[in-house]
Amino acid sequence: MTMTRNEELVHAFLTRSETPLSAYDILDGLRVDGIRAPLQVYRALNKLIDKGTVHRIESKNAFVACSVHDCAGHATTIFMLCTACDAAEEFSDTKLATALLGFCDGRNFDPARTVVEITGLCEKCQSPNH
Amino acid sequence: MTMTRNEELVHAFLTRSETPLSAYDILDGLRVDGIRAPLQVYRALNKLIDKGTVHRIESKNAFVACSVHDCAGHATTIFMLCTACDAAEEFSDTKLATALLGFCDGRNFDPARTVVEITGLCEKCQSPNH
DNA sequence: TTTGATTTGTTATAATATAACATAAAAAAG
DNA sequence: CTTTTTTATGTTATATTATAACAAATCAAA
Repeated sequence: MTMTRNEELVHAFLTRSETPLSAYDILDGLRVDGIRAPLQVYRALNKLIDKGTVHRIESKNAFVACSVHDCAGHATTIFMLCTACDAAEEFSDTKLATALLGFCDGRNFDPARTVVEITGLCEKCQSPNH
Repeated sequence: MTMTRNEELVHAFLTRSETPLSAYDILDGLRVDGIRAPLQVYRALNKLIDKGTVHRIESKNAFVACSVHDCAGHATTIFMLCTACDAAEEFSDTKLATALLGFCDGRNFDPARTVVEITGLCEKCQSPNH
């Protein structure tokens, strides 16, 4: 999928980041590359989200580059968000996706988008040392 | 659970509403009752969320009164959000909660809070008439 | 009945996101 | 080609969502 210059910049910046970033984090980081206004960032983000190469973390108003191959094909993306190290790990679980679909089916709900965000402590941050 | 005056006002206003409301919707609706500043609303909302009688819809930055009895006891609340009528229906599904727990367990993630928000079309709004 | 904690009110400001409009670049049609 | 249309960009202004900081009032309990 072809990207415009601003999309490239935003996507690359997110890919470099260890943690989800706010739109304004991205703006600040890309000023050196000539990005000057929030809209430049938000426009790129929205395009990238449409393409499925960036995800929005709803419970943080933040954004991450997609780390799952061919993520757009899967209906449901799951995030585990660590409150200690701020890491966001992305998963694409077929079983869970199926369970969610069945849940909707049983209630005659026609799902378009499903957000699953689990906040807690990642494996690393559970151990007291380090 | 005892509520302060502002908490009562905010909770009652949310309970009356058919749809999720933003903090500023609530503020506007309660000016007649003497609520004047965003903080009065946000403070009440945060307390009510802690008590489990109000939920935040993360994908909408909006709030709803809890409609599930003894919701605080259940780990996971699921929302179905209709894009047509804006309704938010709340569910508490043990199977899905267990599946999510298992998912965390398998990945050594210690979950504190889980957000499940399914956006789409509710039963009513799928039929072309009405 | 005063100490300490919680709640409230208020002003100001921070953080997140979009509207509206002008311009430019790219792609498609003729 | 070159005109037309679409898509992308830049810019200013503004809307929306949320919290900081501080003063005053109320409530609980010691």
